Amino acid sequence: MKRKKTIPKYNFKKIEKKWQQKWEKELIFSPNIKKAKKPFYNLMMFPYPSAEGLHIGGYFTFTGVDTLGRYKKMQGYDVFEPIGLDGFGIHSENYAMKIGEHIKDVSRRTEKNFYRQLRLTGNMFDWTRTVETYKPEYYQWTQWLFLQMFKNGLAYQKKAKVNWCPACKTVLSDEQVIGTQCERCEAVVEKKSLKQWFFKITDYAERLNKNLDWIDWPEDVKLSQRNWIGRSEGAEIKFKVQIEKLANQPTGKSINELIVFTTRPDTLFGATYMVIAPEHELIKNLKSEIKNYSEVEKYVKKALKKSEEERLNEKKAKTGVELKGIKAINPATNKKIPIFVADYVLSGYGTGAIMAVPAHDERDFEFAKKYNLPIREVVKEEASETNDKQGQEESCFSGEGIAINSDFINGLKAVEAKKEIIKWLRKNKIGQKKITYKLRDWCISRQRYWGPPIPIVWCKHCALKQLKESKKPVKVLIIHGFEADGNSNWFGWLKKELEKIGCEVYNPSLPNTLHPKSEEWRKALQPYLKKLDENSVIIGHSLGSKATVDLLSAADKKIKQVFLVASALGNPRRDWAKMKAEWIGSDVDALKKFWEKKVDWKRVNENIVGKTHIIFSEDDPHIDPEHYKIVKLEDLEIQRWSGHQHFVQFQNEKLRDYVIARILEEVRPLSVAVPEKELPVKLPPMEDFLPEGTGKGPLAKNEKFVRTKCPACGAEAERETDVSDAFLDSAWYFLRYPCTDLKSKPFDKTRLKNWLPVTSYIGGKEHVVLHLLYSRFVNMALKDWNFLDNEEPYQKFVGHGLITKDGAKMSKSKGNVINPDEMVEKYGTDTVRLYLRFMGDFTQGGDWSDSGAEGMKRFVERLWRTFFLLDSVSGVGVKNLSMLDKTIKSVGEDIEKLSFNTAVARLMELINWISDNLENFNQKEAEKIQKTVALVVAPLAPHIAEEFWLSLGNKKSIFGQAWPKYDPRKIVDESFELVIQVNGKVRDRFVVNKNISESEATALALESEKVQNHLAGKTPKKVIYIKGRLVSVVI
RNA sequence: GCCCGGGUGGUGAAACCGGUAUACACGAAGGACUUAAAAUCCUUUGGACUUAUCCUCCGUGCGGGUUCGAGUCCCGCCCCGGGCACCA
Repeated sequence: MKRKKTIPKYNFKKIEKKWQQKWEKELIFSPNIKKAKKPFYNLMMFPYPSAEGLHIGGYFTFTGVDTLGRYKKMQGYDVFEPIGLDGFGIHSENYAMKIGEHIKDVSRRTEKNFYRQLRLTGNMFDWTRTVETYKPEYYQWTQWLFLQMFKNGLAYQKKAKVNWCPACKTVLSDEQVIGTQCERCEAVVEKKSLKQWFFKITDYAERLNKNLDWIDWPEDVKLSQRNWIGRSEGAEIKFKVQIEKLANQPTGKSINELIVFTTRPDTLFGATYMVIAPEHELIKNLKSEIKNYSEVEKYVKKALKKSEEERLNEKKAKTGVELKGIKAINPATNKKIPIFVADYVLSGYGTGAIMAVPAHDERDFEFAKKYNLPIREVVKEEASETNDKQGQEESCFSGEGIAINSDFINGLKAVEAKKEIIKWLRKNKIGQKKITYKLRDWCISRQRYWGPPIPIVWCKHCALKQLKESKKPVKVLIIHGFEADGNSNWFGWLKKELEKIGCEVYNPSLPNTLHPKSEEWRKALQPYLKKLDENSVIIGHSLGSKATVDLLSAADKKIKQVFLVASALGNPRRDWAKMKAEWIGSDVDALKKFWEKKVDWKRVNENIVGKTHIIFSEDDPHIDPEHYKIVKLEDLEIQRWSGHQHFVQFQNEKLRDYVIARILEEVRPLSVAVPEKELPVKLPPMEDFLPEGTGKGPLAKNEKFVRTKCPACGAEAERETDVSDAFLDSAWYFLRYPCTDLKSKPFDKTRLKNWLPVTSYIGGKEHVVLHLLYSRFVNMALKDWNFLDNEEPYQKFVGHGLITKDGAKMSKSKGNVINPDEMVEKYGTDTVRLYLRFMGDFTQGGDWSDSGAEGMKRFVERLWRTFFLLDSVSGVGVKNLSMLDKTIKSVGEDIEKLSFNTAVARLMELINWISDNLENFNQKEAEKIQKTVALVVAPLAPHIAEEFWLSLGNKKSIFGQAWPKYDPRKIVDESFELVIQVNGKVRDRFVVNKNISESEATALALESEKVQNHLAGKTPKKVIYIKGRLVSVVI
């Protein structure tokens, strides 16, 4: 083999491009997913494409992860290092809004740019398996995941308060709220109550918490998760609530009860008052018993209106109002204690009510001081605690101690006291042990455009049917008029039509329809009225409409809607004499009496919950078009039609459609899952994707999208217009990477068995709580449904640090952004990689310094030069090459620990050693050194390593090579420096053989002139010998 | 307020289980090469005392303690970064 004598130029642009293309073309880093024998899933959190493209911080992380991956590859693992883009979501959408472009165009451009930049890292990404969350091929499975949640009862809708930015007119996620302000426009964020989709992550709180005991994650990460889940053990205790005057009597009857949660049941005897949250239902339930209700109501309203900002500012200044007229009974002391409403108690935690123990809780103490409430001490501080009684006036003891003034638990330590109290609570059926969590359900709704549409269709027909099946159908009572019966006109026909959509219809024939009497009809209608409920409908025709009003005028029953068709409600302009002459044989007198009967409109209004519809035809010969004006109904809709005369046809489609439409309007539609095979529900292209601030997402504006057929019944229905949270996209992407080739399912259980849990997961600490928790939850749920085998998704997690510039976070406005493109252009990716590795601890991050990068550039050039200088050595040989063994060992171990900075330092030491000894190496040694250098450099500077490897005459990639072995015997030097200490201070050193015995070492120490000087003739008290290190002489 | 991290030369940082504090760099100073500059190479580089590279003393945020010996362990503080924030 010929060796070049001249040193080639280090042309990083050429070299890096060459190898990057080769790796990708030859699929060197695309492992065989199905057959991998030693899988190593080397995952990094995928980036969400943002404004300026890939950030140097992303570069730092990705290349760090890659260094580990390449090392593992050389150790013989089938390393899978995938990459993708998390480009769906508010973050990306906001950026598009900011620059005034369509998100679709921005995404297309960003994708191209990001992948270009990611290629520049030179990482061993598997480019055959990329994932983009905004592509239908991906998000159809995100929707699939939603459907699984839905099917299993873990997805539900409820009204919830969300962050609302009044300036941007949009819902914000918690992360977009900085303190109390909008991340983008800095307006103060409000709370708005909207219907939202949730995932019941709280069902998994216990397991999510418990598994933290065994998963291999850094303790601080686990701690953050534990804090977020916020498990507390305690007890639930029932307090009776009584009317005050009765409370004085021992037999006071309880009118209600108040359940509290406490972590300190042992302080029950010290509970001297109670506090409930402003939202607590007790306030409304006992409205009539609370004497100062208006004052209470005023406080509650004010508290609920308070913005976050106000609450934060007022945090320490506690306010509240006593609920006068009612008292609670402390079950332990049997004493009556006052109940307060105060906003320092949160409705969302525990039961929204507390027993206040002012003697042993700071907050209760402060409140009690302010409102002069009794403070009863029930815990004795133990002797070890500070006995400083001085501070008693200012604060309280909230630690655990020994129970006092507490009857049967006196003298017990807190742990025991708790147990005893809980036993007692159980025995008396007034309480039990209880565990609560701070964790709330996961709100996955976003009223925005750029996300996967939630695959739900809202169907009212299905809702009606469901009501029928659940024996709660919408009931319709049809009341006919004068000289008719239950089946005349359109009554019988409409009955059947309404039954088709699931209503239960009654069309009774009333007595004496030729001589109608209101009392008689009322009586006949009573049994039907009894069947009706708050969702029911009454349709009255002609005199039947008067009968309807008449019936409700005397009833004590609430119904939903009333339709008065060709309504005969009493018309002062009616010419009865003329009618009597024309209607020979009819009892017009009876009709008149009924017609003109007085109505208690107030009562009728109370009984109709929803709307009243008056429908008449302008050409009706019997009904004056102005007749409705005498009606005093509050929620009235007038339908003035024509061509129907007195509505006596056998069929009337217009009437039917009107009635059905109005019945459906009042029905809460049923959420129907889109069938899996109909996925994806594609996000429709929309020119205007901006949020409007109506509380509904932009998709609601798209009628074509909204209007659809119900997948269950085929009827007209509407699509859900919320899209899902970006956290959902990223909660499962690691399952997709190994399965991107699968078209018919999101992932394959057998295949994933080999790859899960993810071997190494590295990402930002800012995602330590939410993203990791959500993906753990999703993984756990999928395991429960037998889609996966493993319960926890990430075997190992490491959070990386951030890169700053001059100590500050990089931002465009500060003008301190380091652009990776520029750096790569200037130095080449190998140099940038090495510098980023060297600048500091991977988990801590570091501060970018230009001179540091310059220094690394010099090292890389020295490395290059030194390597090729080895081509032409002619020394006699140095014999001892143990430096190679040491470097192999420490570089390998350091990379394994992600301690990259020291790995680079070891590399530098190796190069220093080589140049120091360059004259002395013989050719054989030089070859061995070159080979080792190429191999140990490979994970850190892969392109240079390939080039080295090639120059040594190898045809194949260096990443098919094994990490070199070292000889453990050579790690320890033949000799070492023995340190001699006197009283712990270093006084002398000797280079000695590694096998020196204790007595030899001790003797050497005592003979030392310097030791002798310090001894000054005295005999040492003691001599300590630490093998391989030192001798310490104690005087 | 509470809970985590972290404070080591002029700078980025090393330091295994309590055992030589400052590895490896950056910067700086001096020197070699050069007409000159860049690049490269060599030397020095925690502080004080000192003719001295010897010796001695001081030195890992501050104050104590344990130990033959403490950056490392314990107690009490200060500062910086991050998270949570009335969670009963």
